[in-house]
Amino acid sequence: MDIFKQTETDLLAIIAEYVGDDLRLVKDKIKFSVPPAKMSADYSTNAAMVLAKVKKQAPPVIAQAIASQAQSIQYVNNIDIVGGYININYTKDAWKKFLGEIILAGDHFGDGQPRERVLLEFISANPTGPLHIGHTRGAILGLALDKLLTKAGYQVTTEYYINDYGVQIHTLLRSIHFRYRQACGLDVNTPLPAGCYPGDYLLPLAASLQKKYGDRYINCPETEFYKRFKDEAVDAMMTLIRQDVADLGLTYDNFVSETKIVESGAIDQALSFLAPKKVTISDAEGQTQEVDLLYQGKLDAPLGRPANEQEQEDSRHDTGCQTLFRSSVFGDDRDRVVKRSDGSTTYFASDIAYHYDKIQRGYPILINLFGADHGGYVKRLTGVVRALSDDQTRLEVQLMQLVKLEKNGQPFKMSKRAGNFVLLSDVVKQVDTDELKLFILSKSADTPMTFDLVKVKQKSQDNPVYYIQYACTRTFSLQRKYQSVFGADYIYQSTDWADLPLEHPLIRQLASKLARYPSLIQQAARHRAPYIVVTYLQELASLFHSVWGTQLKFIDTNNQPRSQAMLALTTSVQTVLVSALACLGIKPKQEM
RNA sequence: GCGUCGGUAACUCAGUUGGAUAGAGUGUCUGCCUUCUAAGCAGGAUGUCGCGGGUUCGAGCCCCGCCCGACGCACCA
Repeated sequence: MDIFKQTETDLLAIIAEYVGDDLRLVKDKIKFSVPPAKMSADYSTNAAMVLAKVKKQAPPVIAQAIASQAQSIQYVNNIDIVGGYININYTKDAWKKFLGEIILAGDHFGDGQPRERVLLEFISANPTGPLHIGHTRGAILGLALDKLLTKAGYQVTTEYYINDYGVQIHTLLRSIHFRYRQACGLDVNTPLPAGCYPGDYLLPLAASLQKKYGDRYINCPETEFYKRFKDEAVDAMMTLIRQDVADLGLTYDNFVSETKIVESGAIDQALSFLAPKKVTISDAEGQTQEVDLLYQGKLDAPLGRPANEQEQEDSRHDTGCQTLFRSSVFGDDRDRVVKRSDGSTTYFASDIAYHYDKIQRGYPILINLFGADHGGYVKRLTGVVRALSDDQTRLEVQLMQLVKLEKNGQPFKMSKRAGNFVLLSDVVKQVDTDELKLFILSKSADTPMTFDLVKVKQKSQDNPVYYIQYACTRTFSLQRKYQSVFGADYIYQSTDWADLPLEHPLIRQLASKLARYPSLIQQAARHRAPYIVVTYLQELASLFHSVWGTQLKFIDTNNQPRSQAMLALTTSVQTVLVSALACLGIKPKQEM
């Protein structure tokens, strides 16, 4: 049961009877909320203010009329009218019944009704090496979104798109070949060739190739080496990546290979689906015309900067028979190439095929988590998903601001050449992953973050993790204490609530905060925003710590009924703390 | 030049439903450990919500213009 939801339903029924048909004019503006603590009311609505216009009466008059009806609702104790607000107080029995239901529901308290299937794609880093620190935010946010949306009722599938097709894989194989030759004793003092990937992570793979094949492939031509070892190389890199995400407590439902998409002919299928489609555009004079969504043409020079030499060169050779997607009708700066004039397909074409595949797998909602540096890609991709699904599938791209790195307050730039590359696994080794998660999740994805490589290892006060986990450990320690005082484990019984001091404002606020949880989960899920859960956790922890600091003792050796009531409250707080932490992919601590 | 995201206390950020006196943490000042773990609690101080207009009974939130910052702007991935 959701006590607030129940109130909304009951009050809306009373209001509907009172206003009649005019209600639909203003129904969206009627809001319900928990009033500020100083108002000492449990729940409140602005309905009277909103209805003032349609009823042509002063808000207090309307409020009075609604209140007199609502007074008879069984769980309502009293109603105050303050300004235009209608403020409701519940009976103590209603609160006790509700708090008991939290404990009975346990892990399922706050679960949403079943909702749509969602395909959540995140990280999808090139399989050319282990994840680095720049991927941390995406990994942690993706994990939390999975948990949060699942809690809210969505059926979530997580997916990693393996970009195993393109020049970066050639570079990878070239790098491996070089390392393999070194493993065979060649080029040992030769510096790494330009463009090759540095880092030690290729050495084990090179060594194992040497062990398996000796020096058989030392002079193997690049293309042949590529064909022979590409799959093995990508598998090895994906093993590293899987390990990295596993260290954060994350496993994916699916891994989808770009190569497989391309080789299956899916690009041509998707393009032939788009080929007959027309869109309406209007020219400068406001004349509209129907044009093809895909067309043959030639893309103009880059916008906003002069073309470089390579681009001028490419442009001269271009015969003007590129295949273009008219992404400009979807708000993109310009149309985008899907097939070059030599017939080869672009990365965007692979992505079209990949998203066509997602649509055909029957997901009405696709969520992609991108770094802010991919912001320019959003419009063409959302546009093509609309076209591919005839507007039936919604692609949401959640952009994350990049994490700025610092070392002791000084900006820190990662550079492949300088070798100061910070791997995700290095960070995970040095900090508690739950601390890292809560730190990352405590801010909106839209907020740029600074990550200090030195300070993160120190126990920092601005990390909310200690505050929240401390509240959690206190709930567990109370249960242990109860056991040591009364000689038996605390086991909840519905009669335990009898002596709960609900007249105390802090206890009332705590109950109210717990009651807010189900709608909070929906709100956070709707906004795809785990940080909303973190904010809530801090508020809940704060209230619990406040109660701890009052004269109200949780455990009173001389008063077992009172202790049972306080332990019941503690258990309901613990239920919600544990549940909310689980929505973030974080485990509760039982002891600090 | 265009696009996306930001600008709220000294600092880091909430304020995602337009609603009650704009909040929290950090830092700072004052109290609280013989008592359920003080990684905590209680109290004080701290604001031109970037600037200017508009809509509204009511704007930090919505609309328009401007300023500042981050990121991105061929067919790379």
